[in-house]
Amino acid sequence: MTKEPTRRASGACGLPAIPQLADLPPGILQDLEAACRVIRVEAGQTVFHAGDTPEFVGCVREGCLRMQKTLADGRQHIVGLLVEGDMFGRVHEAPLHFEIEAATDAVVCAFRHRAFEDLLLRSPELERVVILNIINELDRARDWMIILSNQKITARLAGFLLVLCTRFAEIDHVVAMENGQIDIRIPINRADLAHLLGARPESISRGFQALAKAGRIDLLRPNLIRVLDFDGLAADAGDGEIASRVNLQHLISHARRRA
Amino acid sequence: MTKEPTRRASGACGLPAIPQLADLPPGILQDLEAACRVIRVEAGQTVFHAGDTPEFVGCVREGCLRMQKTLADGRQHIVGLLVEGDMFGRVHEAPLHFEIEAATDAVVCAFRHRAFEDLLLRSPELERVVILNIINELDRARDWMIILSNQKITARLAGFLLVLCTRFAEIDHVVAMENGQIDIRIPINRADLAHLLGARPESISRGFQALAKAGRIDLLRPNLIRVLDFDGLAADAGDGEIASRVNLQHLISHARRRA
DNA sequence: CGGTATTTTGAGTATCGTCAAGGCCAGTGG
DNA sequence: CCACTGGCCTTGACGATACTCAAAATACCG
Repeated sequence: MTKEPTRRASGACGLPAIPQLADLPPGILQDLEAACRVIRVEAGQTVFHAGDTPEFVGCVREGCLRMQKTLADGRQHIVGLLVEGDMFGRVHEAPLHFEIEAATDAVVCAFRHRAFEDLLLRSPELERVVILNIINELDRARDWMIILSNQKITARLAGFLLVLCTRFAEIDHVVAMENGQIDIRIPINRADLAHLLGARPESISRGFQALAKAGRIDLLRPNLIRVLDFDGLAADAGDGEIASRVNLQHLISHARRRA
Repeated sequence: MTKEPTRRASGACGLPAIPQLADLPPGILQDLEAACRVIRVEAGQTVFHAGDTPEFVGCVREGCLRMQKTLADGRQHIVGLLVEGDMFGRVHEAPLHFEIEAATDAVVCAFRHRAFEDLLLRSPELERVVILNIINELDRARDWMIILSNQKITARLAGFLLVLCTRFAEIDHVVAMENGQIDIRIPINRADLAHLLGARPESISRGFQALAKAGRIDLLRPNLIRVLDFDGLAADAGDGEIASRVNLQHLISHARRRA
């Protein structure tokens, strides 16, 4: 069920590099690192099955995981993406409602459930991080709902791109800066994107073409998109809030630092 | 911004009747009741505006509130419903991302933010209740996502009805038993339902008619629906999990107790 | 360079949104 | 008690949009 983990020296897991965890007390961070196993998963591998009670708490270090639900008729729906810094594996013992699969090759920090719970009891700071993580996911889920409520594919795509910019701006290799333009590397393929946005791959493709024809984006490659008209994209998405949450300057500074 | 509250004797707020809170230590419960104001809101009234940092933590006692987002073009999307026992008003100080409005006449328990935070620090049990509430909401948001991902209106409606049965089974006047049949009283009107399911009221109406013609349901009144074919409804919804989560026996026992 | 998977395009059909009109119900006032 | 009014729900006709199926083009990988 779970990929046989590739163990490494715990010192190598680099937890302090994760922004959310950086501010924890040194002692707690040390114990966290001690309880951490590094697991490498290949794209397509399942980390947790639906209905499992996960035997560890995970924290994504690299790559992208998808939370998905397999319907009775075999179709799959993605309910969220997990990227660097996101935690998963129900902290408060309960069976998972979704599978967790690697969307790309990924590196995950795994904390044994028991050890993590102990740490949680000892550190209100860690507990706070966990709660903020859950609240964060709740907000994201609601963002997806708003996006999904949009009937036009182009609007959903525009919303998706904006969310990528806001949520994933700080994640390497997702948003980059090129000649003063913003490039987005979409971390999942068309089929997954279709599942995420409640559409078919063909419609996704047509939606991208429509956005390109409208001058909003430039399709450099299927998974590499250059944003030409940010405001236009925000207008297409229809939602003022998501758009306003995109701090363009902030975005650019991040991208530039990386360039 | 916030409705002028109707104050009552704190002893009348009846918090112990809320299942989630019933197991709290008596002392905490007492302090909670002491910090509680009872607020009555009429259908359509706004409890919190988007962007507000709510000045109290709320707990629904009666009725139904909707969490909604108003888009740039004036359209509204509902991202969730709050019913008896649900808590709202961000506990961890942060501006709200959506408005909270009364969908029906409602009664809300309001706890001053400061007092609630103090209690939270004193009672890990209360904190646990709050966390479980958030996790619960996350699950619900994901359920909505799955439902919204469905392209056919009838499927979304079927999913909605099933969620109503699972999530709201214990809420008075939502699910009832009549002559061995299950009746669902939909707590919101067509327009709100349309906003919730990402459709137009006309499409909702047509969807209900289609379900009725297929023999799944009987439309007793616009907001009162008799379920004739539970399994068929589950098949329409397309999602195995939501369907399986409906424990029909459990549902019936609840309904019968009330009858 | 070839083979495979992914993505894109095209044509036809089903579904939903839009606009407009009609029906139902409740509350109001004669 | 009944007619009237307003809000909500439903129905109908038409246009827009996305889905289905099939095929071609492109990207990816060895």
